[in-house]
Amino acid sequence: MPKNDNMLTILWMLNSGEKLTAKQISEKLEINIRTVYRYIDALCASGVPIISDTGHNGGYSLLHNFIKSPLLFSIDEKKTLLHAALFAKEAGYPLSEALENATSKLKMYSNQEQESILSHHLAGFEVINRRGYPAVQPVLQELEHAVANEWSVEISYRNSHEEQSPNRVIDPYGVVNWNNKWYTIAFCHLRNEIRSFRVERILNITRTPFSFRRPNDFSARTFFMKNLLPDVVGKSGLISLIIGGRAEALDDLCIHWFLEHHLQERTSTQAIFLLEEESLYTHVPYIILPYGKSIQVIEPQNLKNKLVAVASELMEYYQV
Amino acid sequence: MPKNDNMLTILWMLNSGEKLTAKQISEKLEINIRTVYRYIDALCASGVPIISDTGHNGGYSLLHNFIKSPLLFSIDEKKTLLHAALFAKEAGYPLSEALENATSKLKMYSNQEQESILSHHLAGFEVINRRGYPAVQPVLQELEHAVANEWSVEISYRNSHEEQSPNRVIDPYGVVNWNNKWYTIAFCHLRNEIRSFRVERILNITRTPFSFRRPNDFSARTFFMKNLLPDVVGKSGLISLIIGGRAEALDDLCIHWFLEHHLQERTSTQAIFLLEEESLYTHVPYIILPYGKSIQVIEPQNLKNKLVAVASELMEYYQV
DNA sequence: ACTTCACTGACAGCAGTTGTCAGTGAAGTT
DNA sequence: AACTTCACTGACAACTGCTGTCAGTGAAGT
Repeated sequence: MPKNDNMLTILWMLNSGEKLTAKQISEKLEINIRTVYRYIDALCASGVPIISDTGHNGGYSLLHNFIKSPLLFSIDEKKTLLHAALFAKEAGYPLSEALENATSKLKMYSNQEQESILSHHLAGFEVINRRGYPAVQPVLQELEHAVANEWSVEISYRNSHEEQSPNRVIDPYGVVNWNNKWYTIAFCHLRNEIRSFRVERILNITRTPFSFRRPNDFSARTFFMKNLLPDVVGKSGLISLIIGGRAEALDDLCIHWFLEHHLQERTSTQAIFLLEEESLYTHVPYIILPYGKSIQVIEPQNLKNKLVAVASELMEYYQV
Repeated sequence: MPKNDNMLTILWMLNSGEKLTAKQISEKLEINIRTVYRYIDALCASGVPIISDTGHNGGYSLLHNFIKSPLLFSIDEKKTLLHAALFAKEAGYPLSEALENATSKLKMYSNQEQESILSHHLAGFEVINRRGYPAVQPVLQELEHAVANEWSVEISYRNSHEEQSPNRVIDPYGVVNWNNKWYTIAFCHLRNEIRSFRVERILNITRTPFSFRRPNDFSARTFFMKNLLPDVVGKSGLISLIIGGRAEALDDLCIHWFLEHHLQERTSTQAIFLLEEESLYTHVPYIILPYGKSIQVIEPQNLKNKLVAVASELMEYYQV
């Protein structure tokens, strides 16, 4: 059935309104161009009004672009969508109601057999996350709306210094779920720059009558990641950190959100990272401490010294 | 394409609402009855809800709702499904191909206007997780299959003691994604008990010709959670742990997967947990250490002593 | 004159489809 | 309890139709 699938795909591609050459199609579907011609022929033969233009700027296009045929999902596709819904639900996805509606529709349109297969596949599949902050949902909903409709909102934000800062108007460019925590990336009219806000620290949110335009090329993901983990490639003065220890402890260390990004090499007994000096001596000690004696720092000596200092400070701190 | 034509004809015939036997169809289309069964199968596989009844007055018919109204999603429902797919994708969901197909179908079935609304809603929504173990995907796929079809599989598992233990046959009861890590819950024929396995430690997996029956009332989620966080409610001898400190540090502490489960009370300056003595003195110190001086232990004194001991040990450990 | 692009025919090799046969199991009927 | 009807499965040989390759035509624009 690759044939049928591909023919349908061509239909969809054309249905989007784009004009496509046979070559483009053949490359996208990884089939011979000859085969594309054959498919197009077959589609025409079954009544699809495909227009073909030869010469420069030629290609195929559809006469009137909607094809109405019922939306059909194969069992596998249904299964994956239902599984995906579990992930969203566990992550505290704010629009749980609409999601619930969608999934129940998906489940309805099946016969007994498909249903039993589905339930089999669903029964053994679980997603479990920590509960997180339940109060966050209404704020997230509001934010999601604001992002999609480009409405500015006014929020009161509890920032790190504990002082309740004044209300601020922000233009939310995006909502990000990072490591199971919710953030919003927004242009802040108080500070006049793009910043990221932790959603659970938003104490209050209200719509404003103002709207904004998000820059077309803005990507919340890119901004967030750049902010979190500035690119280190090509930087000089990087120090290599070598950690030894039990394989499982190293495994765990290597998927730490921060260290993972700096991993250079991994053998069964060692992990080598490349880090900037500053973060190496400020953040890393606190990442390493909880692993106790299941890992050891092999290099650099300075980090060992720093660890001794940190441990000794903590000892004092709790001695009182 | 007699095949496609004939399949469509069957759809048409059924869509009239009539009930038809395979024999009737085969005679009308002048094809072998075996081929009819194959076509029906193919239609089911691509999501058409065909109902089949055996015995007298049996035959094929279409799910009633299906004829009346095809599967239609509101724009919100589409949006949530697409958002959900992002979560799955970022979590390293193994059946990414089928998911991709499903989401592209969802995107296709909208007109220009809906499409632009959708793309707006999608542009500002991002899910970002750590990358995790890329090698895990084929194993997960195999496991998911085995779970759904109740096939026993043989695995080689690298367990904590580093020794490569002998291959074992397991009956996978479920696949669990916990805190962005993949586990499988399975009956282990080597140890004769239900256990959980970390998927990235499965070095090799092969199907066996054996199958099993999962107990009907078994829930992978329940087993996993019981295993991870035994119920403490009603237990005696619990000790209360009181932590003070900066609100944001406390927030973070309160969503730690282990402590979250034992949280009793939270004020803006304190968090109170109720814990068993053992875990309080073994696990908790290592959870608290990385917070450094941003939090402090208010009670019990014994934990402070333990922290001093742990810190001093680590100091020594890194002094060499 | 040149490039781009749709389109055709022929053909060998191959993949998918078909019919045939033999048999299982479920739901009614006699 | 035997019988009928009907869906459904697996295996297999024969065969159909599909695919990629090559070589070449014609139309439209630069």
